Amino acid sequence: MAEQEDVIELAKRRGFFFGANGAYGGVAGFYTYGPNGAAVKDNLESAWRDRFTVRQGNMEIEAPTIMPEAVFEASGHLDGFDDMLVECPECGESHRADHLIEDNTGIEEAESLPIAEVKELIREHDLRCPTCDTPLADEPVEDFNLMFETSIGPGSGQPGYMRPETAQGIFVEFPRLKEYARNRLPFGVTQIGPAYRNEISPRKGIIRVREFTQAELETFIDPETDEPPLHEVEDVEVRLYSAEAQEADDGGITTTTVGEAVAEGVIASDWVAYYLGVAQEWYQRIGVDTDRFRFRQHLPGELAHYAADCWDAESEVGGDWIEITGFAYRSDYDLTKHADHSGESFTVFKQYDEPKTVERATVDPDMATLGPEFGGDAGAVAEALRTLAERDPDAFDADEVEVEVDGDSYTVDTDVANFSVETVTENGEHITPHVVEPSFGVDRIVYTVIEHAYRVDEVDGEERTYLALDPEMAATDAAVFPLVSNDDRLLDLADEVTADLRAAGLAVEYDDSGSIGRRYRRQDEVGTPFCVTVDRDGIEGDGPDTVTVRERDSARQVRVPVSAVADEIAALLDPETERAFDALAAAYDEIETDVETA
RNA sequence: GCGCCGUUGGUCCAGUGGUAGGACAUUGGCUUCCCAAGCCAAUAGCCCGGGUUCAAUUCCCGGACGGCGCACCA
Repeated sequence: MAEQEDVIELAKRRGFFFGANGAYGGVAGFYTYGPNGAAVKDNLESAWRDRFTVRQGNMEIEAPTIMPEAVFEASGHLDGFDDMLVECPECGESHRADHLIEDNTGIEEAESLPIAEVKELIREHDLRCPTCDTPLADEPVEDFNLMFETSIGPGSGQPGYMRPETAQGIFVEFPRLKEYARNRLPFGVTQIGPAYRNEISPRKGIIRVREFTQAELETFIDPETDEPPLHEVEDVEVRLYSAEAQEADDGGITTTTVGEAVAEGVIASDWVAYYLGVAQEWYQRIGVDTDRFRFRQHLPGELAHYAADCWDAESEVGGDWIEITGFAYRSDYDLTKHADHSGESFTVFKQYDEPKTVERATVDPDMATLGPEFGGDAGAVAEALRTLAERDPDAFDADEVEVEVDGDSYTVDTDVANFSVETVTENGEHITPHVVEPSFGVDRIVYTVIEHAYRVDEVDGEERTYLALDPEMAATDAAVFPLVSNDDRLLDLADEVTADLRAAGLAVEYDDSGSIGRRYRRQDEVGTPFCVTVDRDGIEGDGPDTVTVRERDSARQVRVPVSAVADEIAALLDPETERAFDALAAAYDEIETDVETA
């Protein structure tokens, strides 16, 4: 089991990631990815994009990271991300002031109260520290919002916030995005980018930070008719830690298939189940250790009020389980919120299979009459007539109808209202799509992939540390070495091979410093899957020049012609071909070495 | 944000009231035909601010950063 400290030390030393701004003492919660880490993260994002955007036929967008206040009023982040904390002067414990009030006064939703009122309530009810019973009446109530606030434009400008999740950037653009999807459900929109949370206490290296990268997919569906292609993943094995198992506290993780979990009702939403299956395969592809991975269902108390079912993908790192992805069925919550706050339409027009013929009561009030009669109230009266016609068409049977506007009663001649019942053809209706959201924490996945790849073994009796990264994730595809550095023929050919491999699009490291063993270890430690070594045996025979290709984990070597080496390595790296090193060994000559790995 | 502990070359550590030493790593050279070998040389450090002192990397105070516990994690 890898010690987290060892992984973090390696990450710092070999340029995966490290605390940012070190020259100025650093700032908690901000990390810089070094050359190797940035490459791994980039590879991970590419693999994500391949699976969740391209192969799903989804659309990727890139929205701004700063958004105006109104967006977060609508999303609920302005209130929901806002904590009021009060600290006990005696024992130093911090408590949520709103929770204290709710627990002790019967007042609900204390969260939305202004600070001054909260302070007053604490005094009034003589609320005390739940830990040590010290009165809190004179203690300051601190307002803490998890969002970074900024100001847009010169002077005081208008308030803006760094987005605390990428999702809102997709939701707010829905009215336009649905056009790009040609108004047809279901469709999915993805986004990869940074999000910001001003965490009270960032911890655990890159696991909990203030600026992080999310990869999110928002799937917009018609809840009535759209079904996921569950058959694609029904046989995928998943390890589930259900709410029931958590409450029973037996630590029981059940290994089952997606299909069974749906059939047994363990996973309530087919859509969520589908993405669990897709994600499971993707996590395996990028090298997450499936024995240190599970899907954990949210407990009833954890669920957001709009979510029917929610699961987290969790990985085990440093002995703890951390959330690396959330899968949520968000219903129409987000789009409805933005529709209400913006006044824009966040619906899709859904055509019926058959047009429906319906009778509809309408009025077309004669404003030329209503205007002079009711003055400024005329518009409201007309609106009230329209509402009445929908609700109670029979009211227009009489000669006069009566409507109420703001408590005042108005009487209108039925003739003036122009009441009629029309037969209209309805071709469909406007519906607000539901949203299914898998939301990936990229940095935590990068960390998981590195820690799960961390290995210590022995080569030739010497301890070796290496990263068994999946080739698709590794920062460098291959390294090229001349076996010894005092022979120009080897140096020249190594240069040539390096150029060939780079021309084939591979990320190649060239190294001629120190002994060959040292160079192998350098590459092992950053997870380079293959090393190509140019030696004299390869250029002194009669046949074409050859080089050796060494596999990282086993240290096995195969002699391959120079002319074929770029293609062969590209094939080894391609997740599609699944060409294994064994196949390479079978096609060429494997070299007998004395090197023992253990 | 609270409490405890810590912070010395790139990394990991030792040490000191008179400005520091090792190991590994890195760079250059020699050597070397396959797994951190050897030889020579080089580069490189006391977290920041204030105080005490003739003198502070060392002692004191504050801060920043890190680890652990608590709280927080919509």
